[in-house]
Amino acid sequence: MPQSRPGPNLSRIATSLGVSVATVSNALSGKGRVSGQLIEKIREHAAELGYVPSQAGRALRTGRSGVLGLVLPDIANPLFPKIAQAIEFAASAAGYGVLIADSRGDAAAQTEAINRLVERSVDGMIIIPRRATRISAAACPVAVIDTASTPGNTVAADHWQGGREIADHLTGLGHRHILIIGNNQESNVQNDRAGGIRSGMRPGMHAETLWIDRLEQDGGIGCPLGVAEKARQGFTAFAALSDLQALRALTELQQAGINIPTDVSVTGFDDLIWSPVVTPSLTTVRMDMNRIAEIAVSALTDAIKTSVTREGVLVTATTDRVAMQLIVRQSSGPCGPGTKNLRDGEHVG
Amino acid sequence: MPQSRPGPNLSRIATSLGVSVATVSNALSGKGRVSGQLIEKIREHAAELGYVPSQAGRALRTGRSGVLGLVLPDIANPLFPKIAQAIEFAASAAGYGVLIADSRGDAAAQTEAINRLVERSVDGMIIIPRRATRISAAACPVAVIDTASTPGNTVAADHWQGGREIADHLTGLGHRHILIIGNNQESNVQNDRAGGIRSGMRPGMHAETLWIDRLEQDGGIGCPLGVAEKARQGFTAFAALSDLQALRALTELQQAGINIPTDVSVTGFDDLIWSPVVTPSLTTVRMDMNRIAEIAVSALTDAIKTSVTREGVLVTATTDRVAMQLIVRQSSGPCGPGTKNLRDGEHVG
DNA sequence: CTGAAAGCGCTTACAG
DNA sequence: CTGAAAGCGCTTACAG
Repeated sequence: MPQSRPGPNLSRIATSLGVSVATVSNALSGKGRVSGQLIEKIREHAAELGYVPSQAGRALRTGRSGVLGLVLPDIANPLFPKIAQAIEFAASAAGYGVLIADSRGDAAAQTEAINRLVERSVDGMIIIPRRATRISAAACPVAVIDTASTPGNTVAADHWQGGREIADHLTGLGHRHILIIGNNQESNVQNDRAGGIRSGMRPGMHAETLWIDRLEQDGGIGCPLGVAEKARQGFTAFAALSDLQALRALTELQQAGINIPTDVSVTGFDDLIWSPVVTPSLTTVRMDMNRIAEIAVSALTDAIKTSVTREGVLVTATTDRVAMQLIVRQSSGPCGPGTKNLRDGEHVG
Repeated sequence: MPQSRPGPNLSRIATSLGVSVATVSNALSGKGRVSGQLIEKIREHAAELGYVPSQAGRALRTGRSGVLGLVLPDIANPLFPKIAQAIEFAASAAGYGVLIADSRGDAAAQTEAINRLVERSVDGMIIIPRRATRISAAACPVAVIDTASTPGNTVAADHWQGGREIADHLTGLGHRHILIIGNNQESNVQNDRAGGIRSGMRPGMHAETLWIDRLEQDGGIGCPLGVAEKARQGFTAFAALSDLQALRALTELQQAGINIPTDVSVTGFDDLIWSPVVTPSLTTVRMDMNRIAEIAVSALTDAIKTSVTREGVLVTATTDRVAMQLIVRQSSGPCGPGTKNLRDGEHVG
């Protein structure tokens, strides 16, 4: 015998009220034509009984689970909390639940994570891909959050423009020698950000990029970045492509006795949780995650409503770019003498 | 007419093979008594067709959704990525999906988040409560992850013992004046950690606790902690109750020109993502999130299997305490002269 | 070893 | 305006 649920169901409400289940269903959903009085009575009774509709029954009947999948390359990503929170909020507001799947890095695991979600018959998926992974259309609509440069992308912060904000800010402060610090040379996001910074530079300025992933191949994970040495070479601004790298640079400079922002400036990206509370607090660029999540979710729900067939649709008609916002804090200031003359006369550029 | 799914179902496999759906079901699940040959044939054909079982159908029939809910007080918590990752992994291994719900702080929102999960008929819930929120038994088994001091707790890291590890480490290095830094005086976790630190102190030692939440009531969010001043008063060790506070103290000390670990030591808790890569890298205490998640999930799945009625069961028989592990990095070292004599002769204690 | 049948809870054409 | 009925896909006692 099938397992019945603990709570009341439509049938119980119906018999207890002497009406049919169809009428109860119609009254609760407000779809069918039921008299106002009866609607009132049924809803009241349902509330009294603490009726909770069965998603399973509804899902089986309608072919929709009311659940969205969220696939992340690596939940341990420090930006993840904000992403998950924003998406859960947007999905929840749209009446959807959010099922998470961590693809733990490699592409095979990502495919497996997607399959797990398909098995749980999610109505749609939001994927934040690792690097330039191509998403093969799954058995449901898919929204991709990465960068405008990623093929098949749905919505993203305008990382390029974010980079320009940083460049404008630093050039405005008089900096001419900028060290860009990234940690993943394959990342579309980081490349867009770096490109934005470079595009905002004026003639006579000089920028160099330090890729930590390459550095660590030789020096090992967590090896020094050598930013103090770079400061002595004449770099006065350190523009990290994420707050995590900014923090790394900032503490390394401080440990070397270099003052921020008096001697050099440091900036980051993402406004991660610690950024406002470190000393000096970090100048950074924030993306409006709530807006991004909202766009991704509504793109998905639109596609779900439209696609009767529930085929794999990559929701990619318009790649929305959401503006990033510069947040100036204490870690960036006017370009002073730098630390070049602390040691020697050589100059970059 | 009910909406049919895109993919093949049991019935299609059955007719295409000229057998009954019951036999197909039995063959795939391995439950019924089906001949070896037929099992082989059916499974092969199912794989060929790319058959994916419908969770909705199964859920409706069995009364189980195969989904666990994860309720967090605040997804923005920096520890959340590790928690979510560990739970997703453990749940996934046990054949369950994970539905997230952010309760965004207040108690009402937490109740609402729990209700959302109940509506989606999760089979069980893992709740990480905010402060000492009491969890009222929901419509399904519940596992609570907080501290052993929390009533109804299921599993937790042994925060008290973690505090002792820190105390032993610091006293072993010769520190006698310890400033404990927390950010939430109501938190069971932080109080256990602080209690552990104090319990590990030897006679003649002195500890004081700085609660940032109280400090910020007057000074505003992100106000200075005044740790440099504390260092001048004679404190040589700063034991933060979370790596976030440790980072805050560390950068503030560095900015004031105090060297770590030469002048003073700094320690944290949780081994958050930045801890290994800041300079100096942070001595901290790590909890085995994978083990905690595993215990929580298996407690839940056991309860689910047992409780035929799916009533609200608080899974609390045994409060497991998972040991925390000290990770010594560069931010802690032998107690030197401190910075007391940098300025004046007054002494704490 | 295999199959016919019931039923989980819901929604939606359709008949009255 | 209201109800009877079908059927989404599955599993599980039961009969053969």
